[in-house]
Amino acid sequence: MTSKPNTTQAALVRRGIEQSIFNGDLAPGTAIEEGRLASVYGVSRTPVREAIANLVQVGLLTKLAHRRAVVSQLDPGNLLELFEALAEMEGLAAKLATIRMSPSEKTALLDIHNQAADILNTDGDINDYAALGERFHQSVLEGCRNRVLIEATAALSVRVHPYRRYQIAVPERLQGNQRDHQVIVDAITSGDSGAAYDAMRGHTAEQGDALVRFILLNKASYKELHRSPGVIGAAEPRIAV
Amino acid sequence: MTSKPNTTQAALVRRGIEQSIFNGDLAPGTAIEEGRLASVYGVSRTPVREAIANLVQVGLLTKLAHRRAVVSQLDPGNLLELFEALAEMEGLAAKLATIRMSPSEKTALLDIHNQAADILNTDGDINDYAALGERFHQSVLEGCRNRVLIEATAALSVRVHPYRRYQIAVPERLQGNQRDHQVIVDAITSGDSGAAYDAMRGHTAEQGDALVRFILLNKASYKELHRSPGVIGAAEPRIAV
DNA sequence: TGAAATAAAAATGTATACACTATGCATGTA
DNA sequence: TACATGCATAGTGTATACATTTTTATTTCA
Repeated sequence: MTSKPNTTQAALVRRGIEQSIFNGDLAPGTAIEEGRLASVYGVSRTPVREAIANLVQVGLLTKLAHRRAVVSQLDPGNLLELFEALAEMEGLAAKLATIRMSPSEKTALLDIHNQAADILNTDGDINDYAALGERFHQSVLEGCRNRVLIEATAALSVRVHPYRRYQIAVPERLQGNQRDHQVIVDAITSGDSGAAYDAMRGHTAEQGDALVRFILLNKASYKELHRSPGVIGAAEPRIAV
Repeated sequence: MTSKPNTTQAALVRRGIEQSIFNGDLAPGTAIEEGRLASVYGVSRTPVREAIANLVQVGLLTKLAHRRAVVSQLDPGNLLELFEALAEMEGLAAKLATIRMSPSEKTALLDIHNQAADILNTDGDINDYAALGERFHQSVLEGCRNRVLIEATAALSVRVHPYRRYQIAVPERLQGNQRDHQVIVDAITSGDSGAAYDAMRGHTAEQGDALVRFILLNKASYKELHRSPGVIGAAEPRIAV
């Protein structure tokens, strides 16, 4: 049962688990059991174990010896640390990108930004807007031309993904987001690397603050949220289905 | 055959390989073979594979599907990128540490620095000096009080370890190193976070430049170096013993 | 002679079987 | 009733066997 050549079952399983975590099927705090996943993916435990080991290293899973792996659960403190580091690194990337991006790359970035603005002005699909937001950040990041930095930053970014769905998409937040991006684009295109750093750093840090604020405020109804279908999260580890 | 409780064979093997890479027994470019390592460590291939998978994620090993793992070999370009990222992150850590370290932590840092100075002034053991240098950087890093940043930075730091042995320990370099540390300590103790950032960033970046310069200059005698016992490196992948 | 094709060998990827550890429950005791 | 102890069960860690792929060596043909 080999789909793509030069690919391994372990890699497929890994991507599968990753996806399940991102889309909420595997909520933070959920314990995953090798044998179960093995039968789900129709493979033996071996590739599953390898996939799990990978995701543990990435930080998406947490595991102790002889105990089941658990989808990493970040408390507000951890989240703040994560966003602090992420904000700094994205800020740094923006600073470098301002100097290193080619003119055509900068216009491409501007194009993404304008497309996002259109969606916002015409009340388009929120998901499309979110996707463009991802591309925006990714473009700036890659603009720094430092693969080590790119990968290190992406590694951190992945760890906040399971919590993105907690972010509320109210119009005012979207408008604020768009304004932030505007400042960033302006700084990058005008070649002001210091301003690009400040803007990007502040932007990501603010995103983190908002997320943590939201989680803290809704702490009361936290457990309720988890019960609702399609919404992730679990206070106590429970077995994955 | 269990040595320490709550520990796994895979973890032991992993540390063993790591150590072999650091001390030069496994040079960059060396291909490692699972079966061989298994017999060396007296275990089966399974824990060896797990250890390898870990080290691949860390970046110490490089591996393609169905092909043997190879000790990561960084060309000068990669090394420069690595040091650029590392310099920025250590600089950031120094900036934060300036604000967040407790007075006692700062005096502890100063103490490490002074011990190093003593060794230098009394022509003490170079290895002791190097160890103190490690502790110096580690102390500053931990001073930032952000575990995410600490771990991300340490992860990068680990990847340059296999190349540290290329660094020449001439008196002038050591003196320069000590002067850099002096500036960093001064900035941190005086509470000038900006200066701490600049000093630490410049220091690490300079270390990287020196290393790359050395490698480029000795490129001619590169292959010769590899043959000498105790010195690492291999132009073409060769099987590990 | 050299290069492409092919067959043999070796190494990795996966499955399965077994061993060890941890957790929960039941039983017995103070 | 509360607590400790032992047993049963579930799940991870490791070993081994098999399948697939890569690599190496060999052979053949231009």
